[in-house]
Amino acid sequence: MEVVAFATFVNHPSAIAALHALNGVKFDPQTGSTLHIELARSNSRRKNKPGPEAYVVIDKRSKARKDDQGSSDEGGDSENEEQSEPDKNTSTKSDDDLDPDNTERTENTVDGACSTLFIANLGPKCNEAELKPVLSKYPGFNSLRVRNRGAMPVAFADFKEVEQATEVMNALQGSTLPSSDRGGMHIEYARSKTRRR
DNA sequence: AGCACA
Repeated sequence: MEVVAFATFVNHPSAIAALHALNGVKFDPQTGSTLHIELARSNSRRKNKPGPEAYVVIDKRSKARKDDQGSSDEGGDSENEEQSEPDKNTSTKSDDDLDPDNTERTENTVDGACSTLFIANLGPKCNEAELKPVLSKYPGFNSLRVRNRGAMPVAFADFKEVEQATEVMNALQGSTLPSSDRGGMHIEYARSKTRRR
């Protein structure tokens, strides 16, 4: 089954950067599925975004490419289209809108993304020796630190670029290790004090 | 849900 997603970024350059970074990435090692990314047509002309935050809409309908362009409704699929427009406050300025011309804020403004990953839901006996070979296979790998204080271990994996961290997160999200006993590992971007204005 | 080292 295929899934189609629409991702909106703060500005156009950010979307281009994400496109180049993630296009063709093998996100499911099991099946070898790769990401196919292109610019959405309806957005290519937009110059201004309603909100400062990025958002993603996932359309769970399968991408049935069997010449059914005429049929407007797929039977049995109780999916409604909730496309775009998270907020209709085009005229209402949010109080934290302190940077109107933020066209150069292309950096890591996308939802707290950073080059360090926080890895949780590891097995009790998981350690650096087990994790490092897995993570170091991926490009841009910098360092790994496993913290085992008390309950379950958590790990921090740092990569050179945010895009590389993102690829690893997508590739390994939910995957299990030999030591896993509580299901697949849970990976997020690491929190840092210097994020979120 | 669980976020450390510099």
